[in-house]
Amino acid sequence: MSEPARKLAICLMGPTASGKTALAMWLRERLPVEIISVDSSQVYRGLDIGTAKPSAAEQVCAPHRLIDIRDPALSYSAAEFRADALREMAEIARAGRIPLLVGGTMFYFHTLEYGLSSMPSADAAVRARLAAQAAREGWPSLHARLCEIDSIAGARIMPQDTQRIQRALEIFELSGEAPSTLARRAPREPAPWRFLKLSLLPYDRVWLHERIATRFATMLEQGLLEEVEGLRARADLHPGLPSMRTVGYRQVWEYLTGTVNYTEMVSRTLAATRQLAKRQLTWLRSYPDVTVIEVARSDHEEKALGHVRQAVDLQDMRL
RNA sequence: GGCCAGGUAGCUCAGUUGGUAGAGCAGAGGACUGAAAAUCCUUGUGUCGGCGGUUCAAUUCCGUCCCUGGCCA
Repeated sequence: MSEPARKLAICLMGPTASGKTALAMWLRERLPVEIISVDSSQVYRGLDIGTAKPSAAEQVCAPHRLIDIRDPALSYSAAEFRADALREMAEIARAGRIPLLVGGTMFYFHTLEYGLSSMPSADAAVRARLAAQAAREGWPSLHARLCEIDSIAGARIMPQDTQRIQRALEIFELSGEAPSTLARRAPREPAPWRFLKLSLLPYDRVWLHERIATRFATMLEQGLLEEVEGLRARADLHPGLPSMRTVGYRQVWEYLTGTVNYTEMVSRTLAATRQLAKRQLTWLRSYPDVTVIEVARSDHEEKALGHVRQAVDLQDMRL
């Protein structure tokens, strides 16, 4: 039995402020591609300026799928992203075009390509119960419990990593089984696509840091404070939500509350953005089979175009 | 000009009853299975403001000079 030829999808990955959106739109003018956003913050409606979301005008000439699909009072997840992205990719392919996945949420790229083990999804009630328990007994007690029910996960998850302890115990409560057992029994299922992975890599960290700073200054000029003010006016939004923990929004929220002054808010946001870029670069350095494209070089668009054309030609020959 | 308080890691500061010093933040590296722009791990040599003096030994004590902030003229 011969394996059917898998369809081609292009991934355009890179740290924040590396110029992914601009390059994606440039490529779209030259190739039969449709853009899918891979961004855990741009999914939220009303988070526009601070997430560097493509403008309304840009979205008219280059529509981005999976943007503005969720209210900021709710949360989104990697699993939902995978299902949504696979659905959009199939639709694009059916129309005879190629999906161009663009973004900086590396966990989403990874989940899309390699899959997730089948496990219970997040449950707000269980999480609330675990959080209350942690407030009473302290996280070390919950970590100890995790070690009892799952020694493998307990050894791998640090006692301070409260988020992962909570998730692991949540899986146990909902399934009655140890997370590591479930993961072994239900291995990840890779997506049935052929991915051309392009990684936009700034040639110099200092250059990226400067771009981050100027971009944030622009965001402030464009009215980021007013945008967050508007979100804060909503009674159902609070700083604990995933949407409000987004870089920039979290720090501006603190500034508007009066916790920190303006200068402090700016420097904290810039630091948080630099740290985000660093984590994205850590993912990219170890990500399998990526083609690196150095940015801040005049020919980086042409280089990307060349790689995509080559992959598309290969695809056409197979068909 | 006088008095007072400071000058210690990129920043904010702690400390050494004299034996050349350590936190937070920043930075760097790493991890990552339904919150991921999240969460977590590892990582600290710097003329201890300059120059003299006392001492076996000074960043620490003394003198002096420079700089910063405050108060008084």
